[in-house]
Amino acid sequence: MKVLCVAEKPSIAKAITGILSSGSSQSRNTANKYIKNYDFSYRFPPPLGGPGDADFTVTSVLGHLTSSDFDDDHRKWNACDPFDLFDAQVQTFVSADLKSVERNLQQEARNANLLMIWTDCDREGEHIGSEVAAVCRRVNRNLVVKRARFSAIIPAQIHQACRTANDLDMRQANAVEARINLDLKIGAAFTRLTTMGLQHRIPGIEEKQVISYGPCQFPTLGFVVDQYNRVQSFVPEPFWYIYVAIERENDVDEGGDSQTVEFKWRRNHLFGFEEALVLYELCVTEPTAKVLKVETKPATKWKPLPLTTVELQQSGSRLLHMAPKKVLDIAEKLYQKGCLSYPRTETDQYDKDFDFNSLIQKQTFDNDWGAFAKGLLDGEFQRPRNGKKNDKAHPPIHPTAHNNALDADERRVFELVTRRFLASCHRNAEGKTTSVEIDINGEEFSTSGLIVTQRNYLNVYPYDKWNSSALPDFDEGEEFVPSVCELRDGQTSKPNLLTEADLVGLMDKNGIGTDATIAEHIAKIIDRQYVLEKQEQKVKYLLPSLLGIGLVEGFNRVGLDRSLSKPQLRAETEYSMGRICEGVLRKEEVLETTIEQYKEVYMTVKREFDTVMTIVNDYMNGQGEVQDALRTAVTRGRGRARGTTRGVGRGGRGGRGGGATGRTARDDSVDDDADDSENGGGGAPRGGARGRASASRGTRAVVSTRGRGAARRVEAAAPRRPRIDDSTDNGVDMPTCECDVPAVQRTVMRDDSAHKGRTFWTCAKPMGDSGKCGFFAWTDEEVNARAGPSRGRTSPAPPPSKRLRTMGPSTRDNHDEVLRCDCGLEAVSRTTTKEGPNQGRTFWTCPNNPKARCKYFQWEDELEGTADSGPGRGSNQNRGGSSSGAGGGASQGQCFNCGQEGHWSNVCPNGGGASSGAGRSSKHSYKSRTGTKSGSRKANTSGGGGSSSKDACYKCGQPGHWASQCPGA
DNA sequence: GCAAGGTC
Repeated sequence: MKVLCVAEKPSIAKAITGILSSGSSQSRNTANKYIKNYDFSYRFPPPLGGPGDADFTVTSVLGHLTSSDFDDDHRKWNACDPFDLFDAQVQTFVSADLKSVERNLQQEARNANLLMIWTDCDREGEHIGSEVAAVCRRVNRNLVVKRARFSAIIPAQIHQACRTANDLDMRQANAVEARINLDLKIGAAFTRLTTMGLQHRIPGIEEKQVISYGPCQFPTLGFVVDQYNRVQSFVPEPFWYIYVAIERENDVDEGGDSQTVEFKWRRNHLFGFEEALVLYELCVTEPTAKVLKVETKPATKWKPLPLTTVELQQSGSRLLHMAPKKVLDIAEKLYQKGCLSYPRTETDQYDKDFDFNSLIQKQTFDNDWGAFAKGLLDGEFQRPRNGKKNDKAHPPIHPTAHNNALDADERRVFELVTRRFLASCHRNAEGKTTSVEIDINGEEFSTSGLIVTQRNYLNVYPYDKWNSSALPDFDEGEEFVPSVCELRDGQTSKPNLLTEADLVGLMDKNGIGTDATIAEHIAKIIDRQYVLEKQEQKVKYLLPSLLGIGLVEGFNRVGLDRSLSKPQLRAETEYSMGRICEGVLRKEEVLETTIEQYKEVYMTVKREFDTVMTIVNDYMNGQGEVQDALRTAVTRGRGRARGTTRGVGRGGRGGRGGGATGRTARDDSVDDDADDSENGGGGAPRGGARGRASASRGTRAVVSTRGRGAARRVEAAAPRRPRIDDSTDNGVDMPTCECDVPAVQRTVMRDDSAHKGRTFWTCAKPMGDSGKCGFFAWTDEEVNARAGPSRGRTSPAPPPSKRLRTMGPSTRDNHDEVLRCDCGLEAVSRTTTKEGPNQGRTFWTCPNNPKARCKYFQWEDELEGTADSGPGRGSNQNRGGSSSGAGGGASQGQCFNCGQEGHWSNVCPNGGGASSGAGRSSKHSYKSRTGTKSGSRKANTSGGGGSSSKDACYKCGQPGHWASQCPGA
């Protein structure tokens, strides 16, 4: 019996040979310099094999064997209208450089009885297997084809895969065929349209510069632009909070050193200065703190989850400072050397009968983690946690061998994977937290300390930090006077631009690209000059170029904001591929439906191309605030906090509605001298600091309470240095607030205020006006414009923009262990006070004031633990529609027609309606496609005014025929 | 001169 085994790549052919032949095989060269054929005998039992040894030949291909391209009538750029590409024939052929591979396969297959496919066990591998089978069957019609399924190049698995080989999954292969066809048609049609439409017409676009469109690269660009807009539109919000601290002797330290214990205000912070001041006054009026509660509870830091490809790329990028692509390339090499399991996996749970012991055993020889591995074998082992994903093809990434002959980078990646594997096989770290709650005249504060009792997995996993910070003793009922009680101010801080690791996570979450190609798409949009890399210290941020932002904005402007630069369309394609794999849809159905959707999008772009071009040109060559901000960001960093936002959203030259809108909310009667407001700079002084670090600048009012009876000392009463306006009103010096508007006088009305009846100056804008500044000064105290450090005037604050739902991390950040809300801000914890089942329960929410607050919400007790596996992943329950049902990696969960969750556009119950552009595809429901083409379409009478009927030809606009048969073409 | 997905 002669068996021909074909692997996806030469290295796997060699590795499989090594295992099956036990090291004794003969190799033959082939016409392809990379490929060798290996011959050996193998004891191959029934049912697949026979009684004696079989003659095995193992060879390989080099990835996909065939290529696809248009026929001669459509291949050249000028051969046809790009629209015709949608209906063009796509030819599949073996390219010239792979002819030698094809010949070798056919030569070996001629005399074989059985062809065994050993390609990687994923969808693409299944397709490559089908290519190999087709080529071999052409020369040997009787050839039996079997598929060996394996996840790691280790003897047990390889022998098992060989003996239990089954059939190729042609559904998976068909799904890939559909993907290849769609990517080619859509990519080529839009790339030709935009390139030929913009070249030679826009200064700044080079002669041969390709303006490509790809269903993966454009949504990737969209993420970068979205985040840039979010950063630009961020408006810092000033807030105030009461800071309480006490110097106390640390009992743990026998030397009697004292430590400063800082208490956090239960209210966290307030956005209204007056309210904060009133509460602060209460505290300093009666500064004795009473200890309400001292509670010690067990605390757990969760060990890491089993490792997926995306996690590997992200943690490699964050912990090893390597580009995601490099991390994956190295993991691939390690896989080929037999050191790691297959590095492309979505699975973060191990099979029940996974053999941990022998794998851990292999690591016991290592100098750094060998002892830890030994400990696991000696009884410390605990099964890894289960994540929520399982691609059913591969286990999580884990070490399969130990190898001392690795270069430096290989060793670092191997170490990360191995330490993570060993850590996941140990126990969670355990500790005790002690929380102390105090009350100062009705205001509550708290602090907490931690003692780590068992480091457990942390002993092998230095990437996680969890250190003790013990508290001195406090007793319930005890009273003391805080050493410091201050009213401090801060402001919400700007989110960051995306890092490569962030972008990898977003793409993964939205089903853009595969584990293996995500990093390449990022490189592609940089190569196309849509995105620039901006290095800041150790971190590399991604910044859209004027071209990139212009393209996205151009497409958005013509009504395609829900399609071309957004992930929905791709997610639907991915979803459809999954349906093919499940056998629910046929390849032809998916092709037809998807092509129809993209044809509509194409026609919209073409019809509105002048608009797209104008916008791209405006961005690239205009002289507005938006352009300045981007150019500044390129040269200097991440732009300024000033309100250029709205201009970005509207895209235009300054003065065309862009930059001017930031101040439209201002009082018309106010003299506008804001354009010179460079003195002091908007939100400048926060730098990169986040959260509380940035919140603790500038003490406004300080009351020293050291010791009982200490005199109250108010150093500065006003939250901001008011500016005395030269123009006086009725002879009274009238301060000007932060908005450069004469302040108004108000009176404290609250009954519980120590200041009831006292008057103060404040911003003239009504309460609740989002542009209202935080200016405050008592009228009976001197307003001293020179006292204290000048903060200058800030530029008029534009109204806080609508806080877009962030696609970024909204869970506990692996790095600094903070929760971030949908605005990208550090979330704050609050406790439910409302009576009911949740009373007393703590939750995390957006720190912004109620008007600007996003919808982020997370119960504290539903967090998975303090060591979740990274942003955007894990346990957060607050995101709808991203977990179940979508399948196939498409996790966006929103219909691109109506934007609602829970269904896809092909079954959208909301029809096309008035939604523009791409939002009309829902009528091409799969279910309705049982009849003829025309029978499956319905007339649309409710669509956009003036546009052609849905029954009309795309090309000439006439009803009665389809574009593919258009007589006017 | 287009895409995305394999691999070299």
